[in-house]
Amino acid sequence: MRLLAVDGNSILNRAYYGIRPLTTKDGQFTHAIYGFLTMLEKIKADTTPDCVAIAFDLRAPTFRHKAYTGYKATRKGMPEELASQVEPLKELLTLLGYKLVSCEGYEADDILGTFAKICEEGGNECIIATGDRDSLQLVSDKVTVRLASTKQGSPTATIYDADKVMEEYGVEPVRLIDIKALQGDSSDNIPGVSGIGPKGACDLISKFGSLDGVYENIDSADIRETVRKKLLADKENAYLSRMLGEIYRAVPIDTDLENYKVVMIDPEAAARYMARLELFKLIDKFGLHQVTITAVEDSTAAAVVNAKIVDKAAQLSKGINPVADVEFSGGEFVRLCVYTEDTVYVTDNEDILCDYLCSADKKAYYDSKPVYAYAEKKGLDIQLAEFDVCLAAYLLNPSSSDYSPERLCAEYRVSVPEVQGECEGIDPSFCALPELSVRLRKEIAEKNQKQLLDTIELPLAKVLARMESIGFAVDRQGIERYGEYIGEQLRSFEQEIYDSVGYEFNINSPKQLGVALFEKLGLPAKKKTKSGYSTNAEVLEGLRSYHPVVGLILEYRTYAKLKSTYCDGLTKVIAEDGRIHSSFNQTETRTGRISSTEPNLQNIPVRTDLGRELRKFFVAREGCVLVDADYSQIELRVLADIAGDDNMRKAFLENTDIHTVTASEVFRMPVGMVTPVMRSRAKAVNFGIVYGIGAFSLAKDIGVTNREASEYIRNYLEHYSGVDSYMKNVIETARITGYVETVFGRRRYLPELTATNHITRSFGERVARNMPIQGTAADIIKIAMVRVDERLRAEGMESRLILQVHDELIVEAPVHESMRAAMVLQEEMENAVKLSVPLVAEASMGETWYDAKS
DNA sequence: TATTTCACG
DNA sequence: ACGTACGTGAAATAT
Repeated sequence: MRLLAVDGNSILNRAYYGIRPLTTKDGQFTHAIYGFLTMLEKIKADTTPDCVAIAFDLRAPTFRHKAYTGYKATRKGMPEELASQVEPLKELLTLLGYKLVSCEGYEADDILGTFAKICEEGGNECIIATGDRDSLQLVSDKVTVRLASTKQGSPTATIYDADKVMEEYGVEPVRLIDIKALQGDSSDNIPGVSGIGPKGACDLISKFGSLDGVYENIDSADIRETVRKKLLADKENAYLSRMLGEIYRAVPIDTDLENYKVVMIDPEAAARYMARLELFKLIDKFGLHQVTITAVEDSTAAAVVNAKIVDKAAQLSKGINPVADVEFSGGEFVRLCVYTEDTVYVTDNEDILCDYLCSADKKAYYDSKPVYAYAEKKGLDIQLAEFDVCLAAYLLNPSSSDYSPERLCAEYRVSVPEVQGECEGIDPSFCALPELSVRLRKEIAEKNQKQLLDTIELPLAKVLARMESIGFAVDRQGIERYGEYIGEQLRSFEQEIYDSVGYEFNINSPKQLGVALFEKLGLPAKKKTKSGYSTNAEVLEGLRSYHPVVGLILEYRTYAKLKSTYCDGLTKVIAEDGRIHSSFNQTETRTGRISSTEPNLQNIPVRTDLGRELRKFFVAREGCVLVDADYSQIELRVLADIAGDDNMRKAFLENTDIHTVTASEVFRMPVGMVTPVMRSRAKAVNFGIVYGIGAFSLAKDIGVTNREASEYIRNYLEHYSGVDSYMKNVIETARITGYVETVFGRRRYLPELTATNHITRSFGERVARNMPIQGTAADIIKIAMVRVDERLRAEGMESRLILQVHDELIVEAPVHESMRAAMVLQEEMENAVKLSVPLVAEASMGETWYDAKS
């Protein structure tokens, strides 16, 4: 038999500190649980044990050797975020069929020692999994220790058998206790012999065999006089330490290994518990995803749903709380399912679908955007959805990355019914949609997000679908020619770099580049990443003067990016119609912005001349122009409004240049004396404030000392005192309520604010400062988009919205309508909402995106 | 799959 | 003493 004995506390600690924090949506930290189980599975896979025992200290925190005084000062209790994960972890381990072992008055260590002894006596093999080197003393011919450690950021494990211990320490495993007796261990408050460290202790014990051996030969010529003095002075401590350091091996525990076999009795309960902890990845990892997770709370929905194939659209409009899901594959219609409380009505008939979509009844969809896109393609003008499960779920928690019905059921404690009937391939979790929609509507109402959903998100979905379906015309040949030119330059840079470094290597590989720069050429490595040297633009910029190749590499990077991401990337996604149809995702960002994928049209280069050239290939179709309008300083205007800062409001009301005004305050001088450098620094401060600023980062950004940066910020907050109090206030409020919100009630939950880890907490605080600003700006442009789309149609125009880039809207307009389109854009953007400061949008137009941007 | 880098607001 | 600005997505290499 092979027993795996796990030091639960030690592994839990490694898991907690080793992986980034993770919480459920109501703020329960779960990453240590997740990490523990991941590590445990890995260990099991590596060691294939017959049985597993997981030892835990009984109290957390526990203190080693209470008899020895002075422990309090050095052993701190575990942080609350870890402590709160201990009980759930134990519960989950038990549900998974593991046997947990604890014993009053003994530590996990002692329990492991006892298992080691049991195995030795019974002729069984014992593998100890821990992160604590103390356990190495237990190694024998029957016992190995699998020591977990972190090497360069990635977890590794070293297997220690007797030979390995001998090799590393030069003594037999049991003698490690003697070494520790001499060297001591401050973290465990083992005093040892003062003045003797690991090296000295190791030498002495390997020479004399044991602690007794050392003192028996205390007069030996092999011991230097200074060492002898130390040894004699602390002899008592040495023996006390030996006693303290020896792992106790006779803890009263169940010694029958048969009782440690892992048997999961109730997989459903385990899966349910994981779902409650929102650890959905674990459900997959343990192969529990097929396990039906039944209700945790009682629900009114039927436990059985009948699947019915229909032959008339009229039949689809029956039942209680219907939610429709239209399935597509590659844009082609596959199947329509209308889920109701007791029946799901199914059809794969496209005519029935169209009849249904065009009928006048109010409809709730699981995901409405693809339905609008389909309708757009078919030339149908369908009415707005009355409800959308994905959008509602997103508003309730924008931090989630998965809005599948399966996951929503777990999150909102809705039971998944059973499916029966004539139709195959119905996902049971979708049958919970009617009940889910009821829950979500209720929560939306309770959180006062109904208006946000109804007037912004639901209509926006339709606008986005249209934007996707219209697309952005591009000049394919233009991009290709540009790509060829970039490619030529790239090859020439490549050659120059090889010549300069002296050998060929992959310049795209940060690893190989690091070797070339910092080892071959011997440039000073400044920053390091987890896996090696950092070679990002900022580092390289600082190395420019050391070697001409650095500049070449920066150029190479610029060109390589343009070629691969933009030239090659964009040509790949040009559709048959010569246009690029990006996808706009409405449930992706945590702040309420939309995102753009396949391709991302929200990051087309503009900041450099060379990159900006690309925008010349984004064109208006024949007979049209592009009308482009962007908000001026929308985030700062939003800040001025929500912070209620009179000075900042005044600056905007008087339509002054905000960065110049800020500069005059930050640098304490009249507006007329502000230089361009000062203005640009003030601009950085303005940005920094919106991002939740720290002096360090500001200093780095604008290249001034920390001290100067602090002073800028101090002056800033002194003048904009409303901003100062808002920033303090928003964090305080968020700590109490657990979330921040925009002017329109869009929320983001911030469990990070309760963290004791200051890095995590600081992050939460910056987000608390930033999200209401970025989010409100996102709300505003969304409102503008809905209104622009509405008005263009209401006025019978052919102009169409084709792109949004956070504070910028682009309309493709027939030339004869272009002036009107520009007016519509500007008006709707500026009047989207009424704030206590004016919103300003500037429109301009041109044949290409390059020309249309003012 | 994770990491690094870099494009945008 | 920590480690350093908010929000995204894509491509390449490394694991």
